[in-house]
Amino acid sequence: MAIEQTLLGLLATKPRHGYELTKEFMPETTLGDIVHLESGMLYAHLKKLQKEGWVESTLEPQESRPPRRIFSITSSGQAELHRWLGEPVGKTRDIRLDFLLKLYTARQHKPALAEKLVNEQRDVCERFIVSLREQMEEEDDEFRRLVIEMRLAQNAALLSWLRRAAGRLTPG
Amino acid sequence: MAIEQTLLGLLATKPRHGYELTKEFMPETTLGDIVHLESGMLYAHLKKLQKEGWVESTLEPQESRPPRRIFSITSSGQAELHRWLGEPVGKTRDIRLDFLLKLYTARQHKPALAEKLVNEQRDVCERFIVSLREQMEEEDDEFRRLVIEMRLAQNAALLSWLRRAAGRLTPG
DNA sequence: AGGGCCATGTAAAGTGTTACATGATTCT
DNA sequence: AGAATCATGTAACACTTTACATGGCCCT
Repeated sequence: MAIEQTLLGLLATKPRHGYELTKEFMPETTLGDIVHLESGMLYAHLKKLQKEGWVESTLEPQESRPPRRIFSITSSGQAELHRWLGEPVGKTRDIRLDFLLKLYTARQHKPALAEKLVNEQRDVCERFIVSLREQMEEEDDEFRRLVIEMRLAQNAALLSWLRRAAGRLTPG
Repeated sequence: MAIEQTLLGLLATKPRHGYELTKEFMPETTLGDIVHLESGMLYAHLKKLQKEGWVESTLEPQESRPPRRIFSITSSGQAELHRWLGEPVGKTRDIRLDFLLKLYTARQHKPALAEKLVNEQRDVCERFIVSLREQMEEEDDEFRRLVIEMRLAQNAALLSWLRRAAGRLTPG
């Protein structure tokens, strides 16, 4: 699940508690406009990250407030984060969520990684277009041609977007 | 779930048993290339359709074969099918699966309905593009502009596909 | 004898969605 | 006084995916 690696990416910058992380996913924020995340689910994800050994947590007591549970990334979590950031997504439908989350995370962390990611995704997209064109040549049925045409149209649009995006990934 | 209405659409032509329906979703078939459906899930869907009152079933004994359970659509199932076929999908990401299944089903049943569906989906798409352009004008952040540009690119591609598809929906 | 077809399902595990539960504090 | 913020979670339900379970027939 891409949301979990995105959380790892946020924790890689500095340790935080759950409530602080919910703010990154509120409406009108960059992440919040890409993916909707209820606070209940956030805590569930953090629990799972801990179970995987990718984060660890300590309780921080406060005066006149409930204690905070501060999460920090482990070295195994760092490894997982870099594995995730290093590979493009396989399926076109994952571009909308997974790829954008990868790109956001990579860009915050290391813009060069974001650019590498865009280039690799562009290669995946190009290869898929080639295979769609081959399918198209062998296809006679009109409805099946329409389906392939739709995929071609979507992937061509994504490809030209990826090309335009490549040079525009240096944060603020 | 769109698969269930697609099953209703198949049963609207004539009653069938589960195993017969699995063949419609095998690899290399039109439906099978749009959505992957394990036979286990198919039986689960049929059970759910019956629970909803959209289909009913009778057992048909056979000599030297396990009995077949024949499913047929009810009038309430017909109503549900037409409701589903009558409305375009709301979200762009649902075009790949839900909309294609609607289109396939509508086209088998009544090509004029398929054409109406394409036209309504085109309107939805056009309105969404207008709203994306408005968002784009108010946006300064470079990454958020990239996200909006991606959505614009995808929806523009879909729109032109929908326009091309409109006249090509009469089955073989 | 072995593989594939006919024909039905269940079971387990994971994922996601929605809503609720708690309770003090600070702002208007 | 009431609303929003701080801060944590649980519980119930729905849905998906994957694998397994059963067992005879037909063809080579």
